[in-house]
Amino acid sequence: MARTHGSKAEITGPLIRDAARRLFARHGYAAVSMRQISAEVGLQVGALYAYTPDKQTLLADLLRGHMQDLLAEWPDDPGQPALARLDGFLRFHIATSLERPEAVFLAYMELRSLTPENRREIAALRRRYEDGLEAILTAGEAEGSMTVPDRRLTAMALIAMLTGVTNWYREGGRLDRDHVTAIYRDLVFGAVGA
Amino acid sequence: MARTHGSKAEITGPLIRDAARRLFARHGYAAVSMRQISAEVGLQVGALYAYTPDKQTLLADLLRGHMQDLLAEWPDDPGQPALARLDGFLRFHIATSLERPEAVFLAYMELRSLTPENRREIAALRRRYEDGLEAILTAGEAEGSMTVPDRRLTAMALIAMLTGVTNWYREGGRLDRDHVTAIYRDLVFGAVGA
DNA sequence: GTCTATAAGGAGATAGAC
DNA sequence: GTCTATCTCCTTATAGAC
Repeated sequence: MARTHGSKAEITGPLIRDAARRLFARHGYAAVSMRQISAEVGLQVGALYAYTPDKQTLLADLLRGHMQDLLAEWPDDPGQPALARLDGFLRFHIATSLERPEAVFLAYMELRSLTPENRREIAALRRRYEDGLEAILTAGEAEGSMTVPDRRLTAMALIAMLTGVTNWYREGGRLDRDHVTAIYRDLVFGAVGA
Repeated sequence: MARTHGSKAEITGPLIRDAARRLFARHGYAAVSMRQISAEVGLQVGALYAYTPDKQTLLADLLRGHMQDLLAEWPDDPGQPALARLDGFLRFHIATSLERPEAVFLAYMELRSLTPENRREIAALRRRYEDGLEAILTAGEAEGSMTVPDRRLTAMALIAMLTGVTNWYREGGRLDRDHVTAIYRDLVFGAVGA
């Protein structure tokens, strides 16, 4: 018989992660107390420790999950022309940055709040993401469809530029997502000499 | 008679601000205690309060000072061609980002740790800086030397791209400052269709 | 200007009842 | 799985001696 309701743990766990993600992104990891997180979910603080062994693990799980999602969802196809792959990358990066702004912001800003061991792990995942873009730039230079002065620096620069959308984009503002994406496409394509 | 030595306050004050800037940038405002700052300078914690009324004011003073320095030092000349002004901007922005990486990083990341009143004040200074770049893009379009899809978005995108240099640049690394600046110039000029 | 001492409160995490 | 209560430690900020 199919279950129609999950256990409380299946509901409460995600609620705790959602609250932690939102609060960490808004105020910073160090500024948020376990009591604030529990209050947001409607629990007493002790109950949180049935879901995470400690606050540090909660942060590391959020960042790991986000980076793994990014790597799993990125629809890159090395068989395509490099410009099409670059277009796919920037559409994907902007879409995730607008759909999950807190997770994107956290993954780029709270590496410093991780223990050295956790930081190494998450930084390696982020490095894979950066390497993916660098591979596209390498392919573009090989085909002659792009002119890239320095592939590593350019990859970092493009990611910084696109991720910056989380700093100013507001839902319902002057530009909708499609416009924003089209403008960033012009900027990115111009930067790589396409 | 000219004084050859400043009072202790004239030395200790800047030392406290230096330590606070470094620690806030590395660990985040909320994660740094007044005790850590005082220990870094070789004082007991109580002595800090002779120099700042509280921790919040210390952060606001750092950000205000940095933004005022930026606005005062930026050597823009509206009489020059827009591309020369854009080149001046990016050289200035990269130079300050590499010379004072902690201040630049703080000013972009710790706005959220300010009280609403302080945040409004610092955000207004930052806005003036962004407006300065936007004015250059406007001039470039008017002269026909640039093609900019959306001036406001482009200004934000370029600043995010250039500021990102603080995330990966390491003194003594693969690229020196002049190389880094030259590469970013290619990217920026390409992005605005120059 | 700097110290020591302290006030008053919040932090992360745990124990044990239910 | 959640609660209440508690332990231990650290926090910002102040008071008053020197």
